[in-house]
Amino acid sequence: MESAWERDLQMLDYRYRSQRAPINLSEVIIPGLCAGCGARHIGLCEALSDEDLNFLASVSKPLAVQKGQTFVVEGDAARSFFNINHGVAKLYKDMPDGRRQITGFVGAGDFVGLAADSCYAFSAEAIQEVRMCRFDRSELRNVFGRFPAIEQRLFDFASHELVVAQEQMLLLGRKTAVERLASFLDGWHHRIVHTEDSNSGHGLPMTRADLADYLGLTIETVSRALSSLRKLGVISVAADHGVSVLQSTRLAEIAQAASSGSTKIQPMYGLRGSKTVATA
Amino acid sequence: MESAWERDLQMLDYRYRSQRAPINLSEVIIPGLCAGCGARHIGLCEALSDEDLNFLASVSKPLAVQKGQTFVVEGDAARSFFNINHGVAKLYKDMPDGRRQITGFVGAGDFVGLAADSCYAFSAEAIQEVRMCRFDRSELRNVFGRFPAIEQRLFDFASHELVVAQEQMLLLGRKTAVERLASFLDGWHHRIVHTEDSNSGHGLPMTRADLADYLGLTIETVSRALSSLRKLGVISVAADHGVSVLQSTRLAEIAQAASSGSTKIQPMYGLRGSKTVATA
DNA sequence: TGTTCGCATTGATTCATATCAACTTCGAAG
DNA sequence: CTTCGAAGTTGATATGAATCAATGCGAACA
Repeated sequence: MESAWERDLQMLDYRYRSQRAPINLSEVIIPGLCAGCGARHIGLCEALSDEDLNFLASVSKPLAVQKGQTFVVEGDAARSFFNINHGVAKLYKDMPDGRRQITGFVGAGDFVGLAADSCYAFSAEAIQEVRMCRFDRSELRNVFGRFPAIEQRLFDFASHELVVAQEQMLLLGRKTAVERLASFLDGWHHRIVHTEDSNSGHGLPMTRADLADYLGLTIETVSRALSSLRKLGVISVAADHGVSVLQSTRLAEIAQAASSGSTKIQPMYGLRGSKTVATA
Repeated sequence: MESAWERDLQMLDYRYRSQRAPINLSEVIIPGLCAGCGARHIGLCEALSDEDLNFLASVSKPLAVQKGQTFVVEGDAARSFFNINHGVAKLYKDMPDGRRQITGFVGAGDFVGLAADSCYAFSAEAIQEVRMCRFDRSELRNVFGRFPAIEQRLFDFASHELVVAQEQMLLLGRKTAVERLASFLDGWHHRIVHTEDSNSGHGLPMTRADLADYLGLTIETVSRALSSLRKLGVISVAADHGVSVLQSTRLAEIAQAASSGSTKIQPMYGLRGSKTVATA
């Protein structure tokens, strides 16, 4: 399924050698690459015709990074956008003393690079092998002018990113450890179901440390929260630490702190914050 | 300075009466309103010529809401965008049990309504009298096609919103109470200095409860953090609870947990999270 | 001019999560 | 097969911030 991408890379290599000229691999233009791309029918590219895609491919360059490799560094000049085709990466911010906050995980179909003024406001590291298309920021204005569909798509994506970001602020500012984990698992479950074939027992690609840095917790608390949800029968944790959702509805209820009658696991302690009286 | 806006409102009223027809005030088109707008040279409108502004005004409607009034409700169909001309509003999300997270404060020049898919992902309430221009979401596509400058402006604004959102995630997930407050005061100080004349001792428009809901704390902790910063000599708190920044550099250092030699107030306890080793 | 009430501050105590520590599992290297 | 280290789980203890509680203060108002 994704071997098409690899074939194209090999084709690139072939072109490079056959031309016998000092061409930078990353500078080679590859019309037609999109046709076999695994992300052809998701994300940004879904909105485009084959014809438009050819143009888009002409201003983008393929890029592959290995697991553990950092491909965006916070503070660097923001020259590129990235459109992920395969694999998962984490976006994060570090403090001088080592504290880290992961602001999101991105996968196939996701667009990376919006959160930047002149410099990137985040770093990005692959947690699996990641393949993507890189665009030049300066080129994007031209693309917008030529293809309103792309512009609209990107605008909608940015809007959705803001929705997700606000949801995460609520999580980090007001939810308990178990609620945070339930929220993440609920969201990831949906993402997986919508993206891949919904086979059960998908192992999470990120470590407990990544989860902790994403949820504003420690690895120990993440582990304990997983145990709590397991003991409630909402999830199961495999021997290889993979997580399966057993009761997705219950999981969502815990995530939203929405009690549904019988077994409520509402915070048995008082509410935090300014004790705003619920209107609903 | 802003009386021009009020004059225009009165003019509106005059037109309404003089026409003696059942015209909905909010539906009246007001060409030329922008000329005297206090936000003419900031935010979205800064990028436009007077001519373009006239067109923009023709597809927008003025709107004023009183302090305490909610003008966007989370979950409602997202039909409008708002461009704030005057006053401050808070954007927030509530949980069923009353917990609240304020995701941002918006003021003159800010654009409201990006964080929405088909429905608003947040609620908005004025914490001062707020005056703004309302745009129809459906109209905006037309505006984009006609004025690329607006489109670019809005795209940049969305990008910046994402930068701010990620910064807030770091704050909520990893910073201590004092660091959170210092971060907020540092940011607000800059915003005020850049927006209005930088007179000292500006009272914050939001209550301690708002601050708590913004910083993921309780009002008591906010109050204690303010006292801590006051005792350090970094800020002063007036009798009317207004806050003045005395040492902006020091404030920024505390906000970023960047120790600058002598007096460090680093967390005397160990670091939280996954103990990622600092690379810098 | 006293009452009330919203807002803020400060102290005492509790609690959810961090920290410290012990142990298990598993895969890679030797 | 043994060693080693990365990743994860679980228990005991510490602590930053939440909760509970008391007080102060200024504005609205009778």
